[in-house]
Amino acid sequence: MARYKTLDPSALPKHFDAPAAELRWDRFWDEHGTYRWDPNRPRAETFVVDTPPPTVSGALHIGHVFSYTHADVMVRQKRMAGMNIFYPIGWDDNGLPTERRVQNLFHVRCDPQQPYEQGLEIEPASAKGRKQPVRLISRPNFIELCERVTAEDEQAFEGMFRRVGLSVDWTQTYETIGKWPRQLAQLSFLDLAKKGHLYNTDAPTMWDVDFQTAVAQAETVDRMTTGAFHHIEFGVEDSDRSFVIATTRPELLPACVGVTAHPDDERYRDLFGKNAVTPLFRVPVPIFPSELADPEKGSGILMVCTFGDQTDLEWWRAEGLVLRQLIGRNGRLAEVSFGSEAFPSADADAANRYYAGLAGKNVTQARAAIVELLRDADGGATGNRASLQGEPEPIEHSVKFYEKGDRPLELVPTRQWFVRLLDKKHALLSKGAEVKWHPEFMGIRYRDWTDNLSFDWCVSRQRFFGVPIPVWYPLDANGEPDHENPILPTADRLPIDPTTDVPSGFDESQRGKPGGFLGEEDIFDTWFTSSLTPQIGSHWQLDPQRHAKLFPADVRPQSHEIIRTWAFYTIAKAMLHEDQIPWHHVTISGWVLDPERKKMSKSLGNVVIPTELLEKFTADGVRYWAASARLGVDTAADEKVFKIGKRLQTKLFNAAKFVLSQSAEEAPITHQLDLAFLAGLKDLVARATFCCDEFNHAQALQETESFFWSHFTDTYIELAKVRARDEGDPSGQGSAVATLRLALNVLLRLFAPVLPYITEEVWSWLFAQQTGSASIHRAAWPSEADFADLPAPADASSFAIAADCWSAINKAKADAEVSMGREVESLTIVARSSTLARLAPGLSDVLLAARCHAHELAEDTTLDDGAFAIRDATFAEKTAKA
RNA sequence: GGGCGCGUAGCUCAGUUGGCUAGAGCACCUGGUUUACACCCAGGGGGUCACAGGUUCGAGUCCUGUCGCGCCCA
Repeated sequence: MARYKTLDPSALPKHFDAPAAELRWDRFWDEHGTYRWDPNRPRAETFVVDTPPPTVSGALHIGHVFSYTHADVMVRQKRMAGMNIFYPIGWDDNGLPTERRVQNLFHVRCDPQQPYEQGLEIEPASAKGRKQPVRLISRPNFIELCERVTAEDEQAFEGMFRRVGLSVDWTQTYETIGKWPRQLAQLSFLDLAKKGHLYNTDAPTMWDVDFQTAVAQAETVDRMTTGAFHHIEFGVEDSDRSFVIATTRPELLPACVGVTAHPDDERYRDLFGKNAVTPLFRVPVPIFPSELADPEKGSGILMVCTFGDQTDLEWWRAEGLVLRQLIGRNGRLAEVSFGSEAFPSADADAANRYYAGLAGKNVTQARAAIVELLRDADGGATGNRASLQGEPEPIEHSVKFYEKGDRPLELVPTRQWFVRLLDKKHALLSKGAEVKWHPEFMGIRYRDWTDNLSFDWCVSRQRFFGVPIPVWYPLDANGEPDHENPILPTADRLPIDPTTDVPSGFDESQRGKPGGFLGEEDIFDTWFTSSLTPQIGSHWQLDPQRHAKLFPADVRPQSHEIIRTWAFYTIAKAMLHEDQIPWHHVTISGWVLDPERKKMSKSLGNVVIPTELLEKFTADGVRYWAASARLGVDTAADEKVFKIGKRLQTKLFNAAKFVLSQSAEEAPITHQLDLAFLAGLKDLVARATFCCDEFNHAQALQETESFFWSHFTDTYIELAKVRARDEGDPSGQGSAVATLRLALNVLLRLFAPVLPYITEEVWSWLFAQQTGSASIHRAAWPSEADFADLPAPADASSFAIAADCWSAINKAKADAEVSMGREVESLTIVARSSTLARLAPGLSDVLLAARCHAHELAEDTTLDDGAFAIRDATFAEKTAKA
């Protein structure tokens, strides 16, 4: 029999140096390809993760650490369970956040009219520089700056993710603006076009006047906003009658195209079918009934404009009203001429005079100006009376904004590309139901969103840093583009940029010329590319074999605020392209709240910076916090929890040092206390594995932690400690040391997904060599196999009984206010005889742990089964310590 | 207005399909340096499980209603 190889504890540092270990192991994992995907193993052994590509221009946020750690814990467990992990990561760099950052950082704006300046170097603007007028630069120069900024931002993100210990395969990274994702996005466009899911049309679209781009329904938010009801008197054509409408948007009065009230509203019934006359501009507009008009709201009668809100759009469509577009793309009131066909007026001169003061103003300015005009008695709709009735009445109402925008969205008719989705709600719902959502109720969010979808997906954006929409339009003899017959590139040419590339059959000289072509200038909605992350990973259309191995993915981890965007669009794309679901499972992480349980936001100034936490509590400590939160549950970034993680790391370090420094002749595990303890550990393994299979990693952690602390370190180690050092009892000693090692080995592996650093560190001391598995993260997840050679204990409860008995002695010591280490001269252990019988296998260890020299056993049938009492304890004098 | 989630110890949270006296950590109190660990150990106090009904032999758990908080969508 050989002796166990042991560790010299004095060779180890007193404390675990986490920062050094983090650097060391990161390098080790990188060099050893520990997290590399093996393309040669079959699909059945592969576990594919579709990770969120974070917006790199955003700030590093504790929310990233939180949800990415959830994913990583899951992945690490699956890897240990034998799966070949495909775990890529991407950076979402295109889109508005980057553009905005570049604009602010360099104090520039993109102006496509500007010529490209070769080798243009721009430094970040100083405070002084910011006071200068903004510098206009060409589109290619602007994009160069975007690329420069994102390259830096990606470094920061990668650094943080590595620091957190994500077991990402860093050879499988991509950028959503990179060549092959760009190629895939354009391939996606061609495929959708071929299948008839795309169209472009000139129609009222939600428009952000600051960013000057169209936005999709999914990117809008309702914000409670202070407004005011303005009561404005309208006249009725060929009549003395008048009525008062209430509106929050008086500046749109010149764009009024109709008036409506509820069909049952007695007050206005007689007006239906007649024309109203607007004040100031004297425009005749039809009065029609509509169920959508709320008699309770305002005066019950209201004006319909081009376009005040979504309902105006509905009325415009349903009633076939005329279009009087006033708000331009820049958010200012356009020049219009009353008395023209589009803007008729009973008094065009007066109308134009009034409007002259409004043209060119933005919405806020125009509103103030028109309120003043409405106070003018001359402009009144009826006789000599100001049409504004009373003062505007302040109200709070919800207004649609672009989620990143500062001013309300306007509905502006523009030509946009759409993906047809409204006709596919049913199919989208059934695809969503095929996916398993964790927690389950998050699937309801998807269902509700899909149910309530009211626009097709607008995928074109009038921006610069993004994937170009790969189309050209033929120009007719007059140089007018034919939008109905766009020219598409062939797939083999992708990726292309239609503003610089030329459609086949044309040459560059024909760009913009009659009979020539025009390149589309718009780019895609970022989600158009991001919705392809499973296909980006699998190289859809580029590598069919790889695609077959990696698509659909197994799991999509994400947070719940992007169910309606990322999850929804990804499901839509997988369905439209291949009639598939993109992944089998979705796991949804909750919000990270501040320590006061408030939502974090920049404006509240309560954002927690992850790097500081990583410094303070180590990666394992931060991961512990994230991993202890169940999926879907909003979780406070509470220092108390980070501390527990750090403490657990320290405890593991110390316990491992002790266990691995115990020496003995190798021997089988035969002692009943050891077998009974290990039976409990075997149970734990089964429960933890079950939890992981159910995506409940938080519970697996909790059970493991609780077992580790209370059963292993506080109890088993203490009970077995003396025997483990008893050279006079080789089989008992060997059994104890073997048990300590087996338990540590198993517990380390159970903790490894959550605490990758400390477990790897400890593993490297002896187990790596002993097992032949260089990294714990490539070692097998614990299972029954770890206990296969062990006989069953005669009584599995004997460990708990021994622990209870020891506890009773400890209580006697605590009551006597002596230390736990105090020697006991003698005591009497009292219990039922059946309890005493069950104590027998562990009694000697209990007495040794309690430092008890002499004892008696006594029966007491009044005690409960399993209960102990300690009587007649006499303690030795406190020995002076040398 | 509709949907979803939550409400358990001072704080942060567990609590499977209903089943012993409702748990953990932190905080608090008492005691203890014991050659793995004071980032530790032992012991202790602390709960009308939001409220009101109901089903059941039995409800923190299931049903109905009410109140409060949060989120999503109108």
